[in-house]
Amino acid sequence: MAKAGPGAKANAPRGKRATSYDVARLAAVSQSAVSRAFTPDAYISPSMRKKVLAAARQLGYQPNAIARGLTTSRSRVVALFMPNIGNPIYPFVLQTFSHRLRSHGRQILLLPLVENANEALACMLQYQIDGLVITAASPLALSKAIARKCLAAGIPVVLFNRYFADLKVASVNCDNARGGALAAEILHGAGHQRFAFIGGPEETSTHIDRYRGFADRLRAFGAAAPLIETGPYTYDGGHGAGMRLFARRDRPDAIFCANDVLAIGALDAARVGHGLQVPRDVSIIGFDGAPMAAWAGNDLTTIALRLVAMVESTVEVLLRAIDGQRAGSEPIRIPGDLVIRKSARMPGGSLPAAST
Amino acid sequence: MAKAGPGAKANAPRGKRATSYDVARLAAVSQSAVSRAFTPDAYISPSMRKKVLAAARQLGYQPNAIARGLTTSRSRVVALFMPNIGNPIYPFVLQTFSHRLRSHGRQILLLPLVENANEALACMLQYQIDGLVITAASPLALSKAIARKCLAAGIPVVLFNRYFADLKVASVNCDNARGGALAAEILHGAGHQRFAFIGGPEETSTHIDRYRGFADRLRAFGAAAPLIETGPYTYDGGHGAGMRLFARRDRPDAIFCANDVLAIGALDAARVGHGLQVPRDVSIIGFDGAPMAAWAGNDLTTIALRLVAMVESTVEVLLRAIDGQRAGSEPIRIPGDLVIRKSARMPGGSLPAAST
DNA sequence: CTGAAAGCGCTTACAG
DNA sequence: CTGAAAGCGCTTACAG
Repeated sequence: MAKAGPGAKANAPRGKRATSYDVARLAAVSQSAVSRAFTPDAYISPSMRKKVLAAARQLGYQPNAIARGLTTSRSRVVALFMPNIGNPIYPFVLQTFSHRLRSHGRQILLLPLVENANEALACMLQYQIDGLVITAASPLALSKAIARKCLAAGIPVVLFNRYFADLKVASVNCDNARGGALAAEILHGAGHQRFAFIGGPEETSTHIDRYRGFADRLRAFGAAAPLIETGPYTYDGGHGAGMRLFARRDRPDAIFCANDVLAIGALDAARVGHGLQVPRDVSIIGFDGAPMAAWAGNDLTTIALRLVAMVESTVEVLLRAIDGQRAGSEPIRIPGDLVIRKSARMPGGSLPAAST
Repeated sequence: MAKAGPGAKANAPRGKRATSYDVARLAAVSQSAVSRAFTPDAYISPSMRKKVLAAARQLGYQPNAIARGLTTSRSRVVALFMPNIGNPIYPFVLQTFSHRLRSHGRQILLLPLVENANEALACMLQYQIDGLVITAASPLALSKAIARKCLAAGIPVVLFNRYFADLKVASVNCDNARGGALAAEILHGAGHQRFAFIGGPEETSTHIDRYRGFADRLRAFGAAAPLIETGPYTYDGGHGAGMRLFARRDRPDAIFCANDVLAIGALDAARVGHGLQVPRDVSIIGFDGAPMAAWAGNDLTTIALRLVAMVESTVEVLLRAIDGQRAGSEPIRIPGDLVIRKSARMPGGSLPAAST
């Protein structure tokens, strides 16, 4: 098999691991007993279990999850489709998923950047994945196709901070519309007049809901409709949108951005690109609670996701679905938290200390 | 088994997947033939393979990787231990690993934040992991213990951008010492006098080599030894170190930072914390090539890792080891690339345009 | 509560 | 090149 070159050892020494039979022999019990000793809630006496575990420890025995998977047709592995890991909140999301799933005895298989849904499905089927978490809806068609195929194959799916308007899939979200409304309240309350929204890909639910919450609340205040610029959810997207907005004669004095990376791009477009002072000349509010929003050079007012709560809720919904309970497809919404920094004027408040 | 509440379906419908026997029956061939059709390099005629693949497509058959793993005792899964995903170059590293490994038919299992090496080993053994990539040496003792145990269990290990002085493990690194020397050449050549180094945890090989390259070259120039401040490899670490350095009477006018996040913290300590102009009052050079080094608000001169080349080399070394070839334990070194931006004066160059 | 036995879905010598 | 058969290391009814 291993077409190794000359001098190669045919197979690395893998030290012949102990099996349940080895443990059974040493403990002088049946192999079934060994299996039961490692199965929580199995019918086995405490003394038997103790004896088996002692022998297992002696041999360094670990049950083979592959063999178990073959008989149970459950791998105890959850797949994560996270092509948006470039958004700086996602490394933390990934870590948190990994940690929480582990505490439930689950491992994470990271789905690669597939070209089409069939590749993703093939991977999930081959490895008998128990469930899937999707954290990106972009490109929308791909994420949706993956979700659809998995569901059809009986693999539970939960969406993290996004949902599909026309496909019933369980999801856990930030209350994005509420966050957008909050941004409108602050910016309008601080006396701003010319509003703008910098968004991401227009078909994503985060873009839609954050915009809708913002625009609806502005309308309720009787304010003019916000200007809109969109781009990819990246620094360059925000920077480009900011440059275009600030070049206008009627340049906005208050910008709400669909996420923090966009907002930091817009901040730099204001300060570095156009020599504006923030928030004297323009207030900027982001969304997400990315680590760099807190950096002194940005000092970005933002609406932070409750990431830990969102991950925990996602894991809960997913594990319940894996256990066979139907998951509701109505999006679960968890509020976001306003984090006040120096990039936006606040209602009633004096202008915060300068922070060019 | 599934202790589901009332109303729960005992088991989600998983639609009874087709097996190799089903395909064999439909194609009117033996089950062995089906297996061979899905094995590259197997002894099988083209016509037979074609017949089998047609039947397989008709049934939506995918070979069950779990069952294959049981017979071959190879899972085709590689584990990644990446607790330093908070460093903003690692999301890209993770994506690149995922993509490259997939092109070799391998999947990634993400190792959770384990408490001790035994947990990590248990996970690797249970899932019959073929190999391990470690991207963090902090805490050093943990990474080293994990590597040692895996190697002892016959699981190949490759370190990404770090190595252990006292444990022979294959590794792929940036030429960190060379990068440090390059920073010294630039800062000294630009006419700076009072040098400082902001580092990470002192036992990490990146800290050591980057410092050593920097300090050795400065010494060769006859310059005074650099001040040193260290902290965790984070923005706050760099910011704190910068604040301390700039508060000194003999504050440095040239700082080399062991990575970009540290450098951005130092930049903000200079500009926001101490009202200094960069690079008029102080030049700052980072290391890594993190995305935010390119942001207009930072505009950080840095030494960028060739991440794609490093990942490819790591994958190559690992797969070779999995195939049974002994991997050399001498660190492989790949050069870094100087990326000139505006945070440091350049030798002979005029002072770049202001960029407060 | 325990053990003997079947079976999960593959791969791989072994014959032909 | 192809097929029959053993075996990978478990779990889980089925008897006792």
